[in-house]
Amino acid sequence: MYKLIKQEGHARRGEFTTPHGTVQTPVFMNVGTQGAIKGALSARDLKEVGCQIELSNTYHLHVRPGDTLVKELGGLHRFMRWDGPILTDSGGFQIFSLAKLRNIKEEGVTFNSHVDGRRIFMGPEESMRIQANLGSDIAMAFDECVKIPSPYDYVSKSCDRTHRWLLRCKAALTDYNSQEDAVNPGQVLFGINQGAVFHDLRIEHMKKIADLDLPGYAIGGLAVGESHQEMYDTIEAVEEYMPKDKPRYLMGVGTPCNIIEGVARGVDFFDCVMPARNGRHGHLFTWGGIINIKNEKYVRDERPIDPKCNCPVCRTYSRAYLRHLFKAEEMLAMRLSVGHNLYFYNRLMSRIRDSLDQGSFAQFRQEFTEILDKRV
RNA sequence: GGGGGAAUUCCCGAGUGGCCAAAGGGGACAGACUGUAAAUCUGCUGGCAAUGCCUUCGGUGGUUCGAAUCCACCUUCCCCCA
Repeated sequence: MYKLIKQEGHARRGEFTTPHGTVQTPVFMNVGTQGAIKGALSARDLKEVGCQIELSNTYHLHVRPGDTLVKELGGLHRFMRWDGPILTDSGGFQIFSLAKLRNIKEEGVTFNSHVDGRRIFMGPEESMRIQANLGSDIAMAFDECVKIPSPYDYVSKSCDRTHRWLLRCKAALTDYNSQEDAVNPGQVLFGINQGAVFHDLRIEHMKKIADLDLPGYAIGGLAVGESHQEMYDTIEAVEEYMPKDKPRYLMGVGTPCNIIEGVARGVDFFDCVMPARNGRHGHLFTWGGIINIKNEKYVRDERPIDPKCNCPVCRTYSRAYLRHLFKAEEMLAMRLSVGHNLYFYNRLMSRIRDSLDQGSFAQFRQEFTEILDKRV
């Protein structure tokens, strides 16, 4: 399913084939947690911003509207009218982000729903059943995303448990998808490496999950409080032990520079809330750095968000108009901003791929690393 | 014409003798955000040579050690009765 096309240093140019199409990698997955990009973007808009693959969330769709309803309505692709590839996160991140509302045991995790407070149990089998019901193309293993810093002993025990969960995930997903009414029988499972910033735990865990010969592997639990250098060092440490013939996914990362640095260290898949969330908050990515469109200095700026950007928003609207929309709290402000930011991220990835095709990734990295994350 | 009420820092609005440069909103300005409990959260909003000083609560003049707060007059606005 993964085909490595070309390499430059550790950076990889490849493609990954799913039941809903082939993804050119390195790729950024656009995050639509509840089956929609926050900021009022639809699946149709995703096509326009150049999205190749969309990410949705197991926990959120289970809580509302319910995965069985989605299955009844033909699966998530049909439900949200997105016919491209979908990856679903497992709910593992919610163990981290909803820490105050949950209780972890060997069997799984009990959450108090953030929607109505009711108790929800989710373990590997539940996560796989939900993801099978959603019918995503890539299901993520149910893991514990541990916070950083955490004590070595806790991380070690958590990795062991996450591994036991992975074995259960593999068995359960195979089981669900071999049933006659499976929504997407071609759905595959990606394993997730954990271990915080302890390299020995990362490596030990990676070796164990690599043995399972899964269709893909993720590095989870990064960008949760550690420094960029610690994150890069951790990726470098574990990358050596990741199967070369499988895609690598750095979960939840990151800034444009994080992504370039991730690609340089052999990562193929990324996803991040940042372009959408920051876009909603008026922070816009450009090829010259990040601007806060709400700043007073843009009040009569007739230029587009980014003169070097060719997105529909930049081709049409001025900074002054965008700023006005934000100040007036018009929903269009978010829609246009998120649209631009996602276009920027997808374009960043296509430029990275082009540079890899041409053997000029090192040059690209040198030119843009640092600049893109800088506030201007 | 008679009676009653009100004027507060950019706006609304609290404050009726010292703990008041003055609550709380709003607006303005700025910052944060990394597998989304986030159209959210945080900071800041009289001036300055700044652990202190100066100017400010419609205007003027008083009372008092001390006034946004009490008194007198003036100005403007609102309500009721004719």
